[in-house]
Amino acid sequence: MKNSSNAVTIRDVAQLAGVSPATVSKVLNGTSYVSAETRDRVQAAIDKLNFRPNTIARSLKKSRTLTIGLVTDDLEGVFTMSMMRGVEEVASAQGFSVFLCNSYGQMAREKAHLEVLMAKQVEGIILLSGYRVRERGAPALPLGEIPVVYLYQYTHDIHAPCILPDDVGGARLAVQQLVTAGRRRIGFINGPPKYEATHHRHQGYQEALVAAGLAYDPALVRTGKWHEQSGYQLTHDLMQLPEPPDALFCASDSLAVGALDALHELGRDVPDDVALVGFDNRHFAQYQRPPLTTIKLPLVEMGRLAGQLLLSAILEGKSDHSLHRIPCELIQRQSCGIEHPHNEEQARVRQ
Amino acid sequence: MKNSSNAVTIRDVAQLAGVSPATVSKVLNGTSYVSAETRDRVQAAIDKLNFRPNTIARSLKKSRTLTIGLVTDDLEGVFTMSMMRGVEEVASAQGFSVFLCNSYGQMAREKAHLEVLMAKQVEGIILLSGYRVRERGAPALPLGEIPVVYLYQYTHDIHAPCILPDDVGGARLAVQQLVTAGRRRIGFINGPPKYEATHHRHQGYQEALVAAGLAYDPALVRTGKWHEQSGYQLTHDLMQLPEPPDALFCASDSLAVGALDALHELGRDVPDDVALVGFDNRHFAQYQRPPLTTIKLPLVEMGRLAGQLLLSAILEGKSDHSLHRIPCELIQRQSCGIEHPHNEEQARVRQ
DNA sequence: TTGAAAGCGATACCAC
DNA sequence: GTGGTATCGCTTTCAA
Repeated sequence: MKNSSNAVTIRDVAQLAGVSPATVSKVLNGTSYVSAETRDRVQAAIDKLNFRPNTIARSLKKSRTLTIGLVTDDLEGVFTMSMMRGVEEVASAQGFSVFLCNSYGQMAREKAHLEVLMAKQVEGIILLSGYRVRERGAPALPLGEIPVVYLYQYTHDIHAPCILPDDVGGARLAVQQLVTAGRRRIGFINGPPKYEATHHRHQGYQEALVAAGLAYDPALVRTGKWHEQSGYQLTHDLMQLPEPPDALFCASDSLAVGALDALHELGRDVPDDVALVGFDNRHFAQYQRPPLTTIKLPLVEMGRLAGQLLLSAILEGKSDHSLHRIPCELIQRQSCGIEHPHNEEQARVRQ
Repeated sequence: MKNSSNAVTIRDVAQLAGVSPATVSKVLNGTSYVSAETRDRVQAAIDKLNFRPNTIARSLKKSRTLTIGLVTDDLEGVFTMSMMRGVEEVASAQGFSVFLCNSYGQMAREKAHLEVLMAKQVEGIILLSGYRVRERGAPALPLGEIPVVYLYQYTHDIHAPCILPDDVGGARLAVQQLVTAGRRRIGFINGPPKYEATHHRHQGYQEALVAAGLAYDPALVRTGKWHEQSGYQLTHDLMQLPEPPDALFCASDSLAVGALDALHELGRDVPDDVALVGFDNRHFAQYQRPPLTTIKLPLVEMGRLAGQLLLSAILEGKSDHSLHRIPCELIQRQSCGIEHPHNEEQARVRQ
């Protein structure tokens, strides 16, 4: 059975151009001198037949698929797409394309996908988590010699680079901003302890307080889920304190939205009574009332680095198994109580 | 250069098992009788060497890649992932795998991706939009004979099946629910007119009113963007009417969240003063105060149908270029003012 | 400067 | 039942 979508092969081109397949291959790959004249004749034949070289055959011969696999566990896909964008950017610049699979968090599916990816001879694999950062085990399938990068998650089980946001620095940025806004009692609404990000953001919170000469008061810290409801409840909780906070740092934008809701209900003005900073820079943050100041996760940058590390492992055999922390960025909006954002030189955390 | 990740070939297996490559191929594909004894010996060799057949070589020989391409334009990825899940479900059941690419809405990227997909000899392509339904033109690249399905968008430019949610029916469901809750002045907050979904949801709104014997009053209808801010403003707008609505149907959950915000601000109880129904069943809907009744987009089902249509085109040559509308589902929560959701038999709209 | 021919790894036809 | 062998489409020495 002929390939229906593109039956024209290098032989057809060769025949039409009156040369051998070898010559056609040479003009295709620029791999050997071909006289300008024959080159033109071949090119004309290629154009006329609308010939597209069969990647499958080429891959088989060259043992190069120019393909990398991306396995995510992200049900919603919110974070995945941004990171994939970064990966694709550097991959396509090198002629590689990216194969995305979703394990939906199930190891069995991850294994099945890795199986397929290996069978399809991808040249490298990025294991990506769309969840908030946490540690994970080895790949569901032994990957042999093939380069692997962990993106938005980390592992101690295998030697592979891990790429993470600098959550500590991000949290520090957030709290610094609230300090700059003149706040002194800064509450912290955090996510579930089982996420690494939770601990790092807590650490950044503490560090920034200390750096500002403020006392760390555990009474101002609450832990819950990541979602709106949790933010709502914990804010009510904090605001009932004898000395309620004059600012709130929320470890996710969803939490911050819940907090906003509670503060509105309590009749507290944001940012005048209580300033607010979120985390993640989700799409909806800009549409809150007031628009939410938040910490942007460097998702695209993380994806880029993942792509770079993977490609340099594939192309140059460079191995790396260090932990990379990418700086977060403050997105200045109105909820934090600072009037004139110095957009030109937006604060950034370094390493 | 040998393939580093999996240097073991069918010949190695054959040698170890003391048979010919042809025999190994037969046990691999179950394509001819092989005695139980040799079959076991071969299997043992396969296991021992951890042999995985090279898909590339197989594809070349069989002109079958068992791969389909999915090209989305969805920046956020929220809807894409759910639809892809449905596609993958039916694809993997038939041994196919799915290659996801993102054009980020740029035709140039779409073209580049289609180019790669064609070169990789995918057997079919799904053009998916993560945006809300609207018409689109032909693929950025002529796809020749290869089967195509439009998912969550439609086209009149080429002969291909289109799969869409039944927005009219979904809207009808929403309004019916509000009618059932005893509401008589039902406002409608809609999205931008450039989306097809906007018109269909408007139509469903009207139909349900008429069916309930209620007058359609254009004064109760507002059009804006899809986001929270728009919902907030338009709700304020509607509530200033001399006779404000006692219920609001919002064409997206984001709009509904903005509406909720405005209603809280106005001191109107939801659902007692104003009942509320959203659309999309976004993740955050369940965490609103009160939890948001909404219309679930049948994303996974849409993906499944897309997969089925594509596979039957690939496998059985069945061609189809009809428009498929998949029923939406009412997700009963507290914002609509009906106390005891009859979960057992949740309302569904048909065709 | 061009071409003949071997081979990438697997499949499948046709003998035995 | 099992095995030799041509072949899928392309690349790549090596000779001419």
